[in-house]
Amino acid sequence: MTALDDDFGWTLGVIFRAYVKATNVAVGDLPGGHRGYQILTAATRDQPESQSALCQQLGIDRTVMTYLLDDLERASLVTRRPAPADRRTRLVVATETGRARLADLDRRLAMAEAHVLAGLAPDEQAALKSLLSKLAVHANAADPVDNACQALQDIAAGTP
Amino acid sequence: MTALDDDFGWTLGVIFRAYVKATNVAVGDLPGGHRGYQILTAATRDQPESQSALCQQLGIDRTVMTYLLDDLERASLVTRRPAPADRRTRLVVATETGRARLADLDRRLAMAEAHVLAGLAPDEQAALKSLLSKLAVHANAADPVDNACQALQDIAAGTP
DNA sequence: CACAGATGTTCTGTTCTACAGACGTTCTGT
DNA sequence: ACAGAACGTCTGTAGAACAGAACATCTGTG
Repeated sequence: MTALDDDFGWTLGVIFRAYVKATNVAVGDLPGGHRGYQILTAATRDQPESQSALCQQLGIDRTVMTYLLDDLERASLVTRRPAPADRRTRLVVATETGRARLADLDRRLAMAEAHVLAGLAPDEQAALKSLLSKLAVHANAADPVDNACQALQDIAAGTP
Repeated sequence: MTALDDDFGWTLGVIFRAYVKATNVAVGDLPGGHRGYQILTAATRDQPESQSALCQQLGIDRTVMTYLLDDLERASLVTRRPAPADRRTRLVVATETGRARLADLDRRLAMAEAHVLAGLAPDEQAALKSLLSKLAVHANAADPVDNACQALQDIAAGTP
C-alpha cells in the first residue's frame, strides 16, 4: 500500500503503539500504565534481586523506576524491602493485594493482546510470538554488550 | 528464563527499543532521528497528500510533525509547498539533497536492521518481517476505528 | 581494622515528546 | 453569503528519558 509497509521499523512502531494504547486502556488506573503491569508481573513471578535488575529487564531508567515504584507502593501493590544480603539494594515484592490485582490484570491484558493480534490467524499469532520471544531474549542478552560493541560504530559509519 | 520471556508486550518493547537505539545511531545527526528517516522515506516515495496524512501514517502527533518538518526543512532535506487543490494543506516533498541523503540512510538502516535481527536465522527473519508487515497493515487500517470501537470498552471492563 | 573505590538508590535539573486547546486560514455545503 | 469543518501552527502542561550529584552501603587491599 505504501512505501513503508515493508519497513521493519515502521511495522514495529505501528504494532508497538497499538499494543501500548490497548494495554493502557486495559490496565485502567494502574499506576505506571503498561509498565506498572510488567513491574507487577516481575515482582510476583521473577523475584527480582534488585531495582536495577528490574530496570535492565524492563528497559526502564533507574530514576524512572524510583517513582514508578513509589506509585505502586503507595497503591499497596508492591513493597520495597532492604535485601538481607546487601542493604544497599531493595527487594521488590508484590503484596497480597498486588497478586490479586495481577490475576485480574492478566485477564484484561490477554484481551488487549488478542485485540492487537486480531489481524493474524491463530497459527500466525503463535509463530509471531515465538519469533519475537526468541529475538527478544537474544537482544536483551546482547544489549549490555552493544554499548561497547564495534557493530554500532560500523552502523554509525555506514561503511563496515 | 524469566516470567516475561513469553509476554508479548515485553518482547515487543525489548525489540522496539533495540531498534530505536540502533536506528538513532545509524541516522547520525539527521533531524528527527529515526522518525526523520521515516518522514524522508514517505516524502520521497509516497507523495503524502498532506501533513496530517503523514501524521496518521507514521503515528506522529500533528504538533510534533510541525517542528520535525521545520527541522528537516531547515536542513534542506524536504520542502513544504501549498497543495494546488487545497491551499490549507501542505505537500511535503523531498529535495534533491533529501533524496541523496535517503539513499545513504537506506544503507545505514539496513545495517541497523540486520544488527537487531541478528538473533534469528535468515528464514526466520523473513518470516518475522512478513508477519509484522501483515499485522501492521491491519492494525494501521483498523486504528481509526478503534477509538469508537466496542472492543476497547470490553477490554477496559475486563469482562466481555 | 582502616580506607579507597565501586555499587545501589534517590534527588535535581534539563531536554524531548505527547497531548489538549486556541487561533488563523481555507474549504465545503446550504 | 454564511455557518461549520478541516488543516496547520502556536501555546501551555504533563510525562518520561537522561546526565549528574549526593548518600548509604559493600568490597578489596594493606
